[in-house]
Amino acid sequence: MIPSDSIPVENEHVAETRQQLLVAAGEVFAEYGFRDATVREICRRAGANIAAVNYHFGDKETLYTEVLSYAHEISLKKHPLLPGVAADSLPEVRLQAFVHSLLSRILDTDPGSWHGQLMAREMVEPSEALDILVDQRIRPMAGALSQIIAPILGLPEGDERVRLCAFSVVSQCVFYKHCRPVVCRLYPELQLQDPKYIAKLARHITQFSLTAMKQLPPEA
Amino acid sequence: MIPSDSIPVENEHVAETRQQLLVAAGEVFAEYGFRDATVREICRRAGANIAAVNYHFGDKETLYTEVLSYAHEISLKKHPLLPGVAADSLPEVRLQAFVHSLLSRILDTDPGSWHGQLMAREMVEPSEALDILVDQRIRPMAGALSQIIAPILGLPEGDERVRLCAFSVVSQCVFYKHCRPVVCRLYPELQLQDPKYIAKLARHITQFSLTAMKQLPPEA
Amino acid sequence: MIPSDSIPVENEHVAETRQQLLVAAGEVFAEYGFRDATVREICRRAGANIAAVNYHFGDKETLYTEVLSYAHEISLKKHPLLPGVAADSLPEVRLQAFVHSLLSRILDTDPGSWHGQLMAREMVEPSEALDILVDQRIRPMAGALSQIIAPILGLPEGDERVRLCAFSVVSQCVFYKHCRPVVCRLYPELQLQDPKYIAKLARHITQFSLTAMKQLPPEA
Amino acid sequence: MIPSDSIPVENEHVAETRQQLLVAAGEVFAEYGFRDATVREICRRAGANIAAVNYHFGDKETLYTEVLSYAHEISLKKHPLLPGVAADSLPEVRLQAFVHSLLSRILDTDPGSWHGQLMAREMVEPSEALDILVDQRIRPMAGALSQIIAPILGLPEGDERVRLCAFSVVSQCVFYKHCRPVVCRLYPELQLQDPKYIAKLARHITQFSLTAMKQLPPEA
DNA sequence: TATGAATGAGGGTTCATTCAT
DNA sequence: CATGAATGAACCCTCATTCAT
Repeated sequence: MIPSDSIPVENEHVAETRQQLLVAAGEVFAEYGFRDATVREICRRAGANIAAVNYHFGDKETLYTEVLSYAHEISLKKHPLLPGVAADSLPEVRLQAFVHSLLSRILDTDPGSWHGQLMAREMVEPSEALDILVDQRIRPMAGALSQIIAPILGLPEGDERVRLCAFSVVSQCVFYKHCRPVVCRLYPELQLQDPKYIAKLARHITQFSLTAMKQLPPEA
Repeated sequence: MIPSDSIPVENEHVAETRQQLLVAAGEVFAEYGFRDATVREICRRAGANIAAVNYHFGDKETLYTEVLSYAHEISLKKHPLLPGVAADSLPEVRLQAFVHSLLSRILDTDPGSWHGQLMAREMVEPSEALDILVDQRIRPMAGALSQIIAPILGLPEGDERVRLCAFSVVSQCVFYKHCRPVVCRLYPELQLQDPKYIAKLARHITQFSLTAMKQLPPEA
Repeated sequence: MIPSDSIPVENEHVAETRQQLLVAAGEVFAEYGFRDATVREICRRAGANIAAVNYHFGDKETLYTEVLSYAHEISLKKHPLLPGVAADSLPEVRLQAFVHSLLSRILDTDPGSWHGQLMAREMVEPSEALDILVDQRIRPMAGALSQIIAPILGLPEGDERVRLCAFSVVSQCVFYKHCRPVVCRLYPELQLQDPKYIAKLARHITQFSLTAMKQLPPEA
Repeated sequence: MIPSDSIPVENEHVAETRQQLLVAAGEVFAEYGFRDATVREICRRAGANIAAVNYHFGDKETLYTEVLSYAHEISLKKHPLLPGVAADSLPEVRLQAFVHSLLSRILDTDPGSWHGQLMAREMVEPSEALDILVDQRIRPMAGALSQIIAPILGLPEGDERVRLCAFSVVSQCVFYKHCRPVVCRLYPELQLQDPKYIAKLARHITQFSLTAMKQLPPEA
């Protein structure tokens, strides 16, 4: 226990408890939603005292906001926007990468990957945290997709048809997350969390969309 | 107090209170979600006693189940599956009608139209009621869509590619409901509840999908 | 259980629980103060459930406000302002009655007489309820005292010297309430709750004040 | 780290922190009362650590006891018992000085003068500290007042009538502190913290009491 | 039949205090 | 000597549910 080391160790220890609370809160919020999630359960899973949330985050709502941001961060670290694709690749290649990455990110059900579920809950009951999230995280993604699609359509990025087609692409991906309960009940044999099936979906969505966009008539 | 008279009169009265509770519960569940919705508020809006829910439905959960079924019923009455379209019309025409009807149904924000919001909540936190709903209401819809799409692709209804394309079509519609909070924040100028804009979306989705499907290569 | 009777009986029953809560709350608030008093203890003493306060009064603060008003009411019923004194009596007689009544009211320590203690607490930490109390209950008392004092001084009721003398009279009474802890420690032999001693104090205060006021020089 | 040096330095530092805690605690206890005052807020205002109170005083209650004693000390330093009055002055002059000093001490609202407010709180909820305070500080004051009043009445200091008159004098002073909330609501135009108005009150109380005492009949 | 007063479990939060560093 | 992260009891309040009427 050398004093010169003890300071970072202490910081680390503090950060550790915070981290455990964030992870536990991510799990519980994803599983039960903001209201149904209880501070007691979060602290229990984090191995912390009932007062730990209020001590480290002030209140339940602030904890939720930080969890949401944290979840986005680690999900983007795990599934980068355009993994292994050169910036000067063909639009078709980049679209395929974008779609596959989005699908992977959104359908990831590994422990610690509650980003998709948290976002799905935000869609139904947006919190104040969503405003920041859209501006800081989602708007850049939308921009990146527009940069891929615009050259395919031969239109400027800001054109309305670019936006409509971008939505058409994204919608086919998020569908498997947001409507999973219906999809699984209609076709129980589908393995939505299987990487191979995710790759298959990515190919279909990319091909479907590319075909549509390459033949799109000049008038929307 | 002759029993033979009192029963129908009472039944009518009971039916009326039940109906008011269903409507009020639809509003409140759509607005706040199952957990945040309070029995007190539902009874207050229905002009009924605090114990009315337990009296008429047993408990809050049973009331919710019945509300969900009731909401589907009135939403299909208001927006039929294929409105004003002959059974022997061209697939393209029927697809356009299907898409427009689905969009209208899902984006309807009129008072009394909580079906879309309730379904969105079910996607994030499925209740037991969803099993029945999928079997009785959604599976027939999926069948109807397959019947439209199969001839376009020149494939049998049960083919996997028919299912993938059906999902591609439906996903583009429900996207504007399930991701509305993000869409509205990205592009605040959009008027998602405007019937004219809904028609425009329907045209884009139909055209986008038809183009894709007509050129789809034989191998998925 | 005749129906025509049952309604008032029910009202009576409701009123009874409310009444018991008011009484219990009076005790506990007087004993511990607003903050230290717990809703649990109040409900326990009232023989009611922990949720009874919220059901009948909304919250702890509203209960407190009603307790304060209720305490004033019953204390004035028990110790009227000028008991057994004709309206046309001599000012000296009326002053003696006023002083004795005020002392009795303020020093009453019988069970159910928490008015004095509650008011003492309000003096140190005024709540919103005090504004109403001063306007509705205390201002009339101040007026009544001015009507007694003004003719003694030979001055109009609104004169500043009337107000100063009224305060001099009242202050000598409330002193034995507000400084009781010091008085009792200085002279443990005093029996401040003994009606005989209260009568002795009333005589001293009246005589002291009358002597002073009858000789008061024209300039304050 | 030579012990012989470090101790005085540390003691000084300790004394400083203690002092800051006492001052901060005086403020907070006066403002919020013992229970509502939080250790956190006291430490915050003192610029000290959250654990400082427990470290320097053991617990919150001990801190309070020391604050009370400290407050009395500085208040007597600021407003001496009989300021600028010769020991052989006339009783009338000494009474005037005593009354004015008591009023000033009790109505002082300068920052750092929480003695009056703390004492007012003690009257409503006496702590163990009051016993000591009465014996060590208040009893001497009461004796001093008796020494002034006894010769006016021509009675021995221990006579009951001396005590009653002493209470009559003191009561008129503390009234403006203990009933300030009522006085201010009844007559919002009064400036109770104005030194000129305090002087006016002192004159009235002195004159009122002297007149009464000089004419007091032999029998109480 | 229908009521509404009453219930009690459980929610988030606050707080003085402790203890390893 | 002094710290501040962590504790756990206790607070007020909300809620779906019950039961005597």
